[in-house]
Amino acid sequence: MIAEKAGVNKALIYYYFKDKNDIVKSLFDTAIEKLHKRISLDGKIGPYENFQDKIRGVLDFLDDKKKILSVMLMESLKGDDQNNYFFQCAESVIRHSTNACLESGKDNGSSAQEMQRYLVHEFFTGFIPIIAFSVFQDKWTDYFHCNPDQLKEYFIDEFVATHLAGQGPPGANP
Amino acid sequence: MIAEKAGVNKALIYYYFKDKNDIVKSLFDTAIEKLHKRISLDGKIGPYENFQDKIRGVLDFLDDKKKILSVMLMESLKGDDQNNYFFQCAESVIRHSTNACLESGKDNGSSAQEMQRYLVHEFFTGFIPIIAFSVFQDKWTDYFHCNPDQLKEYFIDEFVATHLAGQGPPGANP
Amino acid sequence: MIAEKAGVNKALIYYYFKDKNDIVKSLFDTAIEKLHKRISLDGKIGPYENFQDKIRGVLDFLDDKKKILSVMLMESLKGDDQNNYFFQCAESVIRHSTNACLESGKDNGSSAQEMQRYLVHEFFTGFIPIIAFSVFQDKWTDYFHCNPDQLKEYFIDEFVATHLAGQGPPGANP
Amino acid sequence: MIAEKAGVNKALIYYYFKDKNDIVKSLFDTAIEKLHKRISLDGKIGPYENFQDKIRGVLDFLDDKKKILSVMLMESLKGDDQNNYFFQCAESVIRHSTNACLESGKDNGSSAQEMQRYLVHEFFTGFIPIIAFSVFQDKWTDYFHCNPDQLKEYFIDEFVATHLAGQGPPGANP
DNA sequence: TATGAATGAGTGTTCATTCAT
DNA sequence: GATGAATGAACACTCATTCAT
Repeated sequence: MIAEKAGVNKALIYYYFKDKNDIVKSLFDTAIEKLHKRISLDGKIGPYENFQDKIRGVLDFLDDKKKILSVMLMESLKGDDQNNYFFQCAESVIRHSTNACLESGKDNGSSAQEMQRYLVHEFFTGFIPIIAFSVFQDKWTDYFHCNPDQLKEYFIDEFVATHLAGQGPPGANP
Repeated sequence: MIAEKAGVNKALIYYYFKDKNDIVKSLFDTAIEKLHKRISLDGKIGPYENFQDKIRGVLDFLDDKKKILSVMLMESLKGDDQNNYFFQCAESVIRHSTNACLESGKDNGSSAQEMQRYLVHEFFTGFIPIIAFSVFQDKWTDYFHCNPDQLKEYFIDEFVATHLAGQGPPGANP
Repeated sequence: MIAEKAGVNKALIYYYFKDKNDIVKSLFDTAIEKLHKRISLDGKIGPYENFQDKIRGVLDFLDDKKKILSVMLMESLKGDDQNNYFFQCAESVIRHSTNACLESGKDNGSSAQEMQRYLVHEFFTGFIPIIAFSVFQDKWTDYFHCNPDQLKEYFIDEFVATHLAGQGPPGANP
Repeated sequence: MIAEKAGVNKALIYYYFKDKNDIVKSLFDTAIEKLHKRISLDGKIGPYENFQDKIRGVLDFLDDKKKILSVMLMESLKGDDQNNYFFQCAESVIRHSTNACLESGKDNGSSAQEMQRYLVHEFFTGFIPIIAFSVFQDKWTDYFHCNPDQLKEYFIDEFVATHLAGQGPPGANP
């Protein structure tokens, strides 16, 4: 498909990429890079009036990335790969958005333990639900025959209500 | 692979199953059935001292189901299937555990809208994080080189703190 | 299919028949036997008012045998079998109908050459067109979108006009 | 088998052909194309001294096509196909040879009914016996232990005697 | 006789990759 | 850089047959 879309011979792909995995990796790299750009930009344009609007923005941004996110998720679930791009992505997004949020890259005295707990919080109750919504929203409206816009509003409400109830970044607010 | 592991001829598989899809379906059915049994049992032995213990129990129960859950998740992500087993599973688990929780199957006067909102809540901030933890815990400890037991405690803390902050089942609280 | 229709286990078939070929053979034998019965009967009830009616009768008789005739034809075309049932069938039908026609089984002084020539005539301009009509009539009406009854009349006309123009049985008419 | 005979990898076949059906189609197309070329050529070199010689020529030409003709016949007998190549072949051969025979492609005022009757005649008492002879001659000499050349002469005699006795092309004879 | 379970040997097809030029 | 041709290894599945009881 890639060769066809690029209008070149299939064999030529092996001139630029080592193998299929290498293509996927490069796709992932591009996607992660875009996320980073968006996050640093996010730090500059914020603070948002409210958290709802911020999440809405993130969701809109992710909407045309849901395909590659699905693939990333599946690749990481297969588990036969050494370099877990999904985790790499999650980690860098969490660290970047935290920094952007705290507006400082400097060490803020948090312990490794606090950091771990924070990562667990952000990954399982923040990153994962957001990604899940992105990749599942279409299937959800199909399965439950419901309105996409209302689904999004419900999700944002519930996400904000739950996620913000958890702990903030280490060393942020006393 | 299945035939090989079972030490039988490949063709024998087609004596017991119609086709590949039939195998997958039967695997899913078995898994879902186990979940249901566990949930009804859960209703009987409850109420727990605290929610933490309940989640710990669920996590332990899911631990040897993580493989099939991964497959279910991936199949649903591929999206070329008509019958989304992952959603079926999620829906039935949520409905069953809600009934078990409310200790009544009778109509409690909740509107379809309230139910949708509740489903969204339970799916994206309850079911999804739990499943994600089950299928990702090993990869997490590998990736972040951390202690599995501590990871589980962190997760349970954060899960309870966030998930319970959201809305309860429709018609539950007066 | 046979086992299913007979309401027995597939393996039981191998108790009564050596192999698949043996089943087919027995099917052929039954079909050929039916043809013979019909031919001797034919000898008794004839002579027909005209040849047209006789052919019409043969065609009607063959109509529910077209499936097995197709199979016989195909088996003989495959050619990897030693005992060509299609030829056996053709030969016995031709010899029987000749005898029935001449009303005698006795040697009528015809040479082997005359017999060969007669067999060639009967097979290629008699037996083959008749069989071809039986197995192809449905496909023909499908393909040319024409009326089955008219097709049959056209065929009978043309068959009689051509076939009877050829030579008769050896030693029949001087 | 094809890959093996060609001394190449099985997968290579799928580089040149879409699927199994595509292979068969291309085989049929090639055969039909050859028939057409031969027919138009036939129109140019005729008229023959006598019809016997013409049939002899056709039979010689078909001799190395008997394998593909068998397959075409069998495929059409199986009947699970939508595009009946055997009928397509027969129709185009009959129409072409009729045109070549009449030396004009122009409308000669024949009705659809006359055409149908002519097609029936040509197919069942012309095309079919000729094809049958091609595909069965070897099996016949095997079965009846007779001389191939004499068989051919017998067939030609009987074919000409019978087939020409039927009706000519519509609009041919005034 | 009769059956459930099992099997070897295919068939048609795809996939990721490589080779020779 | 770029291509057409080629390949090994698998996959999903069927078929005719056999085994053990």
